[in-house]
Amino acid sequence: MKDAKTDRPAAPEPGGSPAQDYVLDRQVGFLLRRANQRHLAIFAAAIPGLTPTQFAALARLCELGPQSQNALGRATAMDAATIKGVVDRLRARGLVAAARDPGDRRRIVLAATEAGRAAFEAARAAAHRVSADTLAPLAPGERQAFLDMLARLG
Amino acid sequence: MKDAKTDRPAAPEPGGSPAQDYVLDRQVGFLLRRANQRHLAIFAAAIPGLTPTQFAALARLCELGPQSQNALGRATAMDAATIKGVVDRLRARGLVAAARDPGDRRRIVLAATEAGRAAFEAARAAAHRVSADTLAPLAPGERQAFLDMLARLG
DNA sequence: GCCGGATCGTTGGCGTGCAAACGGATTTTG
DNA sequence: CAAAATCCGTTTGCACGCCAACGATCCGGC
Repeated sequence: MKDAKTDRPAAPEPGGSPAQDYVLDRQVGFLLRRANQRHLAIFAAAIPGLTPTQFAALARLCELGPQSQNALGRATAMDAATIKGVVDRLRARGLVAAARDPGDRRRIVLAATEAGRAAFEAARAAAHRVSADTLAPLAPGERQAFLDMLARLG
Repeated sequence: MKDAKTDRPAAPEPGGSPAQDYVLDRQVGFLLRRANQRHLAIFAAAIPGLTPTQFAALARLCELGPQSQNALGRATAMDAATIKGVVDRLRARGLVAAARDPGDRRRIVLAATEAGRAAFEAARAAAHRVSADTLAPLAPGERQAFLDMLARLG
C-alpha cells in the first residue's frame, strides 16, 4: 500500500485523467537538448570548419601533449568508436599526427601538428567568446553558479 | 624542463585573459555535452525501448492532440529531417498513426494510437524519475533555479 | 487568373554518440 | 609459465541532428 502523504503534483492519479502531469518544457533532458542546440549553433557560427568535439579533442591534445587514442577519448568524454571518427577527420586535415607506440604495439600515439596547434591558437579566443555568448542570457552573477551545478550533473 | 606556468605564445592579450587558460572542463559546451550524456544513460536505463526524443514526440502528441509532422517537430525542437526519422520509427511500432490532411494535401496529420497513448502513460512515472535522478546531484533548493537558468539558455 | 514566395514533406550527406562484437597485444594471476 | 582478465583499436548497426536541395502544394498580391 502507498503512503497517502505523497505529493500531488507528480503523483499518479487513480481514477482521473492526469494529462497535464508531464510537461515536456520542464524536463531537464529536454532543456539540456535545447541548450545544447543553441550552443552548437553559436559555436558553428563563430568557428566554422571545426566542430565542438573536434575542437575539444584538439584542445586536449595541445593541453596534455601526446596521448593514445583511447586516452584522448577518455579525456574528452568520447567512447572509443566516437573518438576514432573525430581523430580520423582531424588526421585527414593534417591537424593531428599519429604514430605507433614502440612500447605498446596496440597503441596509436596522437599529437597535434604545427597546423593543428596553430588552428587551436587561432580559434581559442573565439572559443572563449562562444562560451560567453552561450551564457549571455544569464545574469553575470549567475554564471559561475550555473557552471558549478552543471559540472555536478556530468 | 618546461616553462608551463608563464607560457604566453603568439597571443597578444593586453590586460585581458592570459589566453593560455582554455580549460575544457570549464566550458559550457563541454559540460552540457557531459550532462546530456549522463541524462541519456539514466533515461535509457529507466525506459528501455524508447529514446528521449521518441518519448518527447509521443508526449507532445498526447499533450497537444493531432499535429502535422513539421508542427510536431517545432513543438519538440527537431528540424524537419530529424522529426521524420523519429516519426517513422514510432509509426513502424504502431505508436503513432498518420493520415493525409484533406484540407491541405501537403500535410500529414499524426496522432498517438491507443498503443502509443498506453506506452506514454506506462512510461510517464519513470520519466519523472529520470528527471529527478538527473538532478539528484544538486541540493533540493538548487534544482528549480538550475532549471530556470537552463531554460533561459534554450 | 496567375505568379512569386512561403510551407510541407522528402532525400542525401556529414558528423556525433552508443552498444556489441571482434582480433590482437599486454597484464594479472593461479 | 600459461590461462584468464584487461586493454587497445576497429567495425557494424542504429539513432539523432543539421544543412542543402528538391518537387509538390498553398497563399498573397497584382
